[in-house]
Amino acid sequence: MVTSVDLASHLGLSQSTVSRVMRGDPAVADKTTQRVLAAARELGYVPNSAARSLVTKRARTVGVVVADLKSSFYPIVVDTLQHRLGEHGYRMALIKDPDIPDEVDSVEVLDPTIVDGMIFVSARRNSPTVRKVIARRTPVVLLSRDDPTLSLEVVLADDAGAGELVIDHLTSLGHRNIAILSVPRYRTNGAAREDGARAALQRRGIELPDEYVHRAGSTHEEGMSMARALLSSTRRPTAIFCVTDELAFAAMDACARSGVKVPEDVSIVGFDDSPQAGWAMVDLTTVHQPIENMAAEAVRLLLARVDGGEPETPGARVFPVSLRIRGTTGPMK
Amino acid sequence: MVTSVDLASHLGLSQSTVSRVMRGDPAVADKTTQRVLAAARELGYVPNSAARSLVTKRARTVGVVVADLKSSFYPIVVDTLQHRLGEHGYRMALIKDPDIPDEVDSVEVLDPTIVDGMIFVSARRNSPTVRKVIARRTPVVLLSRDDPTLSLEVVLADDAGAGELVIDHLTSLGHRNIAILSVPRYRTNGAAREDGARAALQRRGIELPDEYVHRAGSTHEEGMSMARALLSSTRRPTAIFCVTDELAFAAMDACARSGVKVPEDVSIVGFDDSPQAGWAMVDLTTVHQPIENMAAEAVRLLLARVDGGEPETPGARVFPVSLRIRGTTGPMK
DNA sequence: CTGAAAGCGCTTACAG
DNA sequence: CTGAAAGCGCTTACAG
Repeated sequence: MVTSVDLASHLGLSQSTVSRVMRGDPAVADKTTQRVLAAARELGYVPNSAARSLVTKRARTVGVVVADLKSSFYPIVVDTLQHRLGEHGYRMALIKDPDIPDEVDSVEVLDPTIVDGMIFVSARRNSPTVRKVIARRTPVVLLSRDDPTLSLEVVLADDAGAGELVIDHLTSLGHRNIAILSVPRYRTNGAAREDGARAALQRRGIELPDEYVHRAGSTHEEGMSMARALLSSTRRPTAIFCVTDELAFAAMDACARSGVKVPEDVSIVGFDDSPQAGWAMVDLTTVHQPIENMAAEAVRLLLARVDGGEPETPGARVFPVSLRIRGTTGPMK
Repeated sequence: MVTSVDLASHLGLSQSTVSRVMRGDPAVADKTTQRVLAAARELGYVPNSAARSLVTKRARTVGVVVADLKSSFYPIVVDTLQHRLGEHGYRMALIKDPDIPDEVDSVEVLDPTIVDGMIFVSARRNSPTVRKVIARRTPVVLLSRDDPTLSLEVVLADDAGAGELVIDHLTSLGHRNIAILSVPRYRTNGAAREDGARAALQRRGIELPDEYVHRAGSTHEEGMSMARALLSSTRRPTAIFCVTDELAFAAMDACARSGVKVPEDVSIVGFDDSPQAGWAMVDLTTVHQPIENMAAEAVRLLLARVDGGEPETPGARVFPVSLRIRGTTGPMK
């Protein structure tokens, strides 16, 4: 490994000068800068980032915490985050939600010397991990999840408003028996979508019986079994609002396997407008959220704190959503 | 930030002893260990990993390079890699393929002080980045991609064998006009699948006209436009082998949008057996590769080199594939 | 079983 | 515009 000392003695310069050049200090003479850069390239010198971090107390790395990369929502988020972070010269450490049981202990991962800040894309309400990170004074931004118990910058879609959009669409098609496939209440984004729909139903005087609300993890398997329960119930709903596309795909899968026609027998609405929703063989009516913009905003907020210090106003940045009407919703029969 | 010196003086011990405890040195007296651990927890002491890395020359981080997180293949790979690395106490830095134009310069990312080793899930033949990393003596393993010009450990599916499986299935259904939707030749896994199918056709004396082979990036849009070209050609194929599920989904989408029935008018086969392939509304016949096992093997090989030193035998570990016959293939009419 | 001390490779005042 | 020097917070021989 070539060090700045090696390079300096090779050039008959001081180590400080090499260091200045590598940081782009404009005080260094042009000629010197050129010589150092040329030699660095020739000898393959790259500043040791551990040494640099040790003194600057900056890791140039942001930790991104996700719950389940395999669902259709996260890849596009992670992709956008990594892009935006890269633009600002930050690396991305990808971390699985440590609140999920059976994950390896990730205390080390939260170490402020490894990460300058963290974006939680999966924070659950009252997450002990988020609390721990904040206690260490590591800047934190929540993306697509809220935690009203904490004073944080938060980037959200208008989850409650989405409920109104969906119910408006379904009721205008004549549906009254509308079920909701949701996620556990500690996932605040799902909870907000559910509550938004619930309020919209209430406003219209439409009843939402308990048996019409199912909650489980948003894996495909769990989604299918919730949907099957709904389809085989004595009072089968004519429409299902799924709070994630992942659940909607599972519901469609369950319908197809039990010979239930979509949208003739049952209408299905998702949330995310993930790429698969747009495939002609899926053609899912779903709520679009501007996820790239949301991810970019999360990065902006976080880096402002990492570089600047003080948080901007804590609280939620809410992004507008819109309904993409496709083939899985139709008039009630 | 609490340091080991703070903790030591707080306890009336030497800094070395604190350090030993934090590394789990068994030489330390049990009572001392307990005291230090208790105080660390109480004061929130975590060893500074930059300082640690500086002296150990280990980052406890592995770089994972992917091309496109948004395709159906990578999320499951990244998820598995992250899991396995976590089990061994390694963090994962996720990096977009730096050979892709318009990516930010990622020289820093390849810095051996940041990363103990790298897994390339997207290495193209003759990648300058891979060469650069190897030149820095950073351990490298390729996953799902080969580069015969380099002497490396490589984890592969039996891509060529898959071609035989697919062609055997399609010809046994009576197909003779079989087209291939593929990726650029520098993506060696796609090239191997294509060549495997080509060889299998040749063995059966079936012609593969040039107009039946299309290559482009594997985005949904490019896949759709390749498929449309095929569907509107004067001699429309009765079956299409797509070298990734991503392309197969695009082909199905294109068929649905142009009123071409699958499998009645055209049969479609993919490669990856991604989760979406199993959905009833997709139901794609595809080649299954044991991607979790492959990813685990890549981690094993890499960490053996990071910890141990010498590479095991360079060369390919080839994992067997199998055909999942579903609804997108049927008899030729 | 524990301590004193060197050193990892940088950044950053402080001088000149 | 450049250099000498302190110091970041650890690990790791070396002693005892």
